[in-house]
Amino acid sequence: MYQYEYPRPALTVDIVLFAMYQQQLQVLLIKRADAPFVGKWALPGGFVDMDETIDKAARRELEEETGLTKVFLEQLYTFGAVNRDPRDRVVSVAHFALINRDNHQIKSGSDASDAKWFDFDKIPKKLAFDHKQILKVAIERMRGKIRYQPIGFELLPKKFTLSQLQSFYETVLDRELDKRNFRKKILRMGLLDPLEEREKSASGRPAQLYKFNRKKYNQLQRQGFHFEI
Amino acid sequence: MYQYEYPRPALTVDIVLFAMYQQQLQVLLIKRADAPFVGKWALPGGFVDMDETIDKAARRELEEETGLTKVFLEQLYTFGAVNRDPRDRVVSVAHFALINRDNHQIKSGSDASDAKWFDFDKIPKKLAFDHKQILKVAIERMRGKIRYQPIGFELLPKKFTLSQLQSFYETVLDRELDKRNFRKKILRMGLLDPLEEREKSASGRPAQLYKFNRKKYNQLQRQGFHFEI
DNA sequence: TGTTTAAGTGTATTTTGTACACTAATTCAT
DNA sequence: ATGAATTAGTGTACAAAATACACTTAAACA
Repeated sequence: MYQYEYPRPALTVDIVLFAMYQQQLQVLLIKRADAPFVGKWALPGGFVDMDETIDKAARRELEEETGLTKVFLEQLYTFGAVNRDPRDRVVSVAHFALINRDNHQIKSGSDASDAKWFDFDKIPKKLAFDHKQILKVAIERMRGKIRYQPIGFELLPKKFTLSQLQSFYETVLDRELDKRNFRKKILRMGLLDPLEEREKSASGRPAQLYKFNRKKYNQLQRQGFHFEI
Repeated sequence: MYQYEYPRPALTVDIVLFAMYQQQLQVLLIKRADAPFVGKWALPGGFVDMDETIDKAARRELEEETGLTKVFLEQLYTFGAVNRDPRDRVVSVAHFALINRDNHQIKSGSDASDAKWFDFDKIPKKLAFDHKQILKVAIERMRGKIRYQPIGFELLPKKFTLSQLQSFYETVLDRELDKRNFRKKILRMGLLDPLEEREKSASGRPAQLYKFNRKKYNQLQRQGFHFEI
């Protein structure tokens, strides 16, 4: 038992883990094994330990529940509504994470009875806690961020085609982009290196593969360059 | 005394309160009356109560320490380094607040032995806790936000001149802008209503006063308009 | 070999960004 | 009353970027 002079909220982290799969933006949810909200879908997350930073807690929980390490992860927002957890006052630092499903395989962990990818537009109407609201903030952040930060490359395979990249922007922004103008704009920045390889496609002309040149991006950024789509 | 099965960090809020005064970006700091860091300058802030949201806590603390209400306030980042408070594990949700000093008068409150405005570039080298780091994140957010959100109007008087507005952008972005191009761009948006009045100036030609048309901004924003400087 | 599929390419027009220097309205000192 | 000092206010030419738009190319497969 731990005693304090004043009452304290419990502190947790939650993670909105996005992936791009088959032209769909997806989110990983976990079926709750315990009360409250048993059987409901929820974001991966858990309690912050006393000897770890918040970032560490988020990474640890993500690893425990999915096996994933080394993902792109940043703070989203801290949710502190008084009754967001029916048992107790719980404040949660929500996070925003990105992976590509081709490089990372999910292993269902011990805490979770089940982990499953949902297409963003097919997420169950009711989620545990205020997780629906957290998802809303996450997608807003995503839409805002995508325009001026090169986060798409976290979600795509290392080697990708311009069509895949365009499709990512179209999916997240939820509108169509002109193919020629998109290519002109993205290639003009000089951040994509064409590879020797071409895609082995099921049908149609094989596409040129590119990779994102992060070194060059970091360098340009130091010189005041602003990525923008 | 309050007992919990697992240990919990204490939860606080801190507020970076910005103002624009005499062409200078300023921040309000409070001289600490109690340990730890007695006598050091610190951000206003304090503990989150069990029956209030985080936003409420930030507003309450700001009011207690400065008398200010109805300020522009939003979450900045949650700081959770393990040893950021030497006494105990304390996690702090930092906030970002904007006022204009002409409309709001500071009253030094009970918690604080002293509250003082500092020019942003003349802040003491050492502040209490990790508040220097919080300020660094705050100014970065400010520089990022200013470009695509009309936050300058929170810091300027309700009636302002285009020179004042330009000066604000120049101060925060720390570079000079072309007067004619700046005016063209900002007026083209149609968000500034010219007033009948002119400024009574100490010297030089009196300037046209404008006010920000928030109603129109909200309306345009719903139609997908993006403010950008 | 021709049908299907997706990749890849250029140009003209409009819009926006940028660089740049003088005139206008007021105060203040003499 | 006059001119010196101070700040506000204005337009245009050129460059760069955004936008709209349709056909050709390379492969797979029947």
